[in-house]
Amino acid sequence: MSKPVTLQDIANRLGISKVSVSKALRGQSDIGKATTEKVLALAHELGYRPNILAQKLSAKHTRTIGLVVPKIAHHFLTRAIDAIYISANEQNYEIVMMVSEENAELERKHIETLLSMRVDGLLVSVTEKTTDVEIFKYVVESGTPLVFFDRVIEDQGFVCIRSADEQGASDLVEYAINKGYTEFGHIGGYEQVSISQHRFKGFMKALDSHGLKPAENHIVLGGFSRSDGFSGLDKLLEQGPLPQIIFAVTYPVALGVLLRSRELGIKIPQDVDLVCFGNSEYNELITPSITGINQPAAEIGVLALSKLLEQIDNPAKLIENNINVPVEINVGNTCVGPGRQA
Amino acid sequence: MSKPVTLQDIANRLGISKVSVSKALRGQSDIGKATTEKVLALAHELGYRPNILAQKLSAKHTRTIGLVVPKIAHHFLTRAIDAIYISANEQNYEIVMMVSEENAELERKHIETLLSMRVDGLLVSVTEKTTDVEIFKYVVESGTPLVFFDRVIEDQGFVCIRSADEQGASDLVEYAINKGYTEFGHIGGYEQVSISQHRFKGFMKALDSHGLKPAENHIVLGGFSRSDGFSGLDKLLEQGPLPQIIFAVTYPVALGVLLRSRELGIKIPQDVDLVCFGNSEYNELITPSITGINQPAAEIGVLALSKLLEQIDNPAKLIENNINVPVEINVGNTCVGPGRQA
DNA sequence: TTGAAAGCGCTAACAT
DNA sequence: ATGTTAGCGCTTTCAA
Repeated sequence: MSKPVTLQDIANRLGISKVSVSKALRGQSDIGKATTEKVLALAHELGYRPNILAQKLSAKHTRTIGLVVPKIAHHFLTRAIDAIYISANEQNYEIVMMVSEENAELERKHIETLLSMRVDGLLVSVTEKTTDVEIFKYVVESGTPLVFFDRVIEDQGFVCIRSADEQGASDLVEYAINKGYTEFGHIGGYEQVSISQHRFKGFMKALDSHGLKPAENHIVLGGFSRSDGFSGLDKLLEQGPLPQIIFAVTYPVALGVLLRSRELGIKIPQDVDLVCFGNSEYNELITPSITGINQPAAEIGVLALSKLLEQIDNPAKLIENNINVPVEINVGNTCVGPGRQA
Repeated sequence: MSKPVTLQDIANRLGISKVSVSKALRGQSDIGKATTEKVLALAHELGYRPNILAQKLSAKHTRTIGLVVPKIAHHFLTRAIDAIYISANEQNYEIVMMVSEENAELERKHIETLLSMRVDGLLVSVTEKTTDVEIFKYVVESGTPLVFFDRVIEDQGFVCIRSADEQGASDLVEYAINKGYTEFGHIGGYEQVSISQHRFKGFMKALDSHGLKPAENHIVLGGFSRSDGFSGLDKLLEQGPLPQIIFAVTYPVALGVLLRSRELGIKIPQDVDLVCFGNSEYNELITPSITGINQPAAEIGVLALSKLLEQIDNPAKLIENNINVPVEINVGNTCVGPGRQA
């Protein structure tokens, strides 16, 4: 309604200069006590509220971090975002989040907007489709600190924080091998996404170290969502008898497998067993609960932020490029051994 | 690293004024074609990026909406937020979200910060503990449009968008009555929160219209989370024999009941049955899946935003104060009738 | 202790 | 078609 009160308004009323008002409001020492008090009182009375845009414009930094994520309604991201917000708040940083909707073009646009907002740094989890690295190179070259988390861009010199996908997958498969399984299948994600690659690598590594090898027709690819698990199981069935146990690239994919198996009357864990990378807060309520991997979402989010702030505070300092946060197995009621009884 | 390029930089290089550059960049008609092209080319070459802070400072509005939510990792909010972001993006509005962490003091602080950022409007879902309405009154008085969604503040003249809690609860209980249940229990949420009140009211209304009445020892209160369902069931058990069916105020509360009942060897739906307000994407995977209410989170979020934008575009126009978005029953494997077989 | 001047980067209004 | 002036609201610098 009415225009916001400005420093000048207060200054006029008090018959002093706006500079003095500014100083008083910020509690600077080079201003009289009496003046300070008058200013404070009037500012309160008038409901003065500093214009943050103006403050930021005249400051060198904005104490704002840009956050770009592919979506929000996603078990991992949701928790990571929550933790990032809380941690940023504690450190007096503002977060401006933008959602790329798994759209690389929009992602690029958002990043440009955030640069235009003069954010002090950028936290990014890329879309499933991001292949063009140019904008990110540009960000770094132009001097804006950048940290990727979860969905990262590897081997290009960026700072990347993520779960230890390879180790986790390997541990999980190792766990299954120790339960006695020998015939493994895999429903993988998008081939070009690093997550898919690492999890597959861990899968193969564990098998290899035990002299095992998956049959070719037991490896299928897809995406990361429930429907991909659904169709993944169908593909496996088309290609012949099922393996003893399926390693799904994500938790939603495992759920898809579970749902489809129910429809088809295939029993888990009796007819085929299942493990996956990931978990959910509902897992213990699901029958059978799925044996999988807990990803420390909050930890990864907070770590990414802290690495970013480190870079902001000390641009010269070199930061370790790749941090893989260890994950752990969450034992459920799948992967119970080939002598099947749940 | 290097300072960002400004209009003045481009102007200097071209030997023209920065105003001309500004005009050219924005494609205004009162500028020469040749000049425009030169400017565009150089801007591109230098990687010019407008300073949004400066743009907003000199503009009357910021095309920014402040969004305040109690948390992000929450089934309903997560989906609402996602939808709000997408819709805002389509309409060329920026969202600045802040998380109050269910802390009324922090909520207040965030709102003040957003006002300081000169957001064009505010979208708020309040904390469980918000009782002081003063800041919101102030927001409205100072002329910033404000819309509450989901967790709203009622009967104080604010614009509120939410699920039709009373209708939904009533429909659900009606549904249960038609299945043959007569002894109802309720595990409610925080008494002072409007959601709790409405759902309880709907519960009572449906019973009343059938001449039914819950026993006093079948009504217990708590909060909105899984642990509250857990302790809610314990309280009911302490107070005597269970009712035939429990109406839980939220989905997480129902899950708590489910988990606790498993621990205690109480069978659902055989020993006691269960319905709740809410649902989750995992419900069909849970055994038994819970009969509950689907809340149109995305719809509510988008509607709240659109009502806010309406107010922004036309401050004079009066907006309907309370919108209760209809909800519908999601049939699961609880509430199967007192002749129990799942 | 105070304030005038200049500047942050941009846009609107008004000449020329 | 182009430029000058002024102003958005604040902070920094420097002089008084």
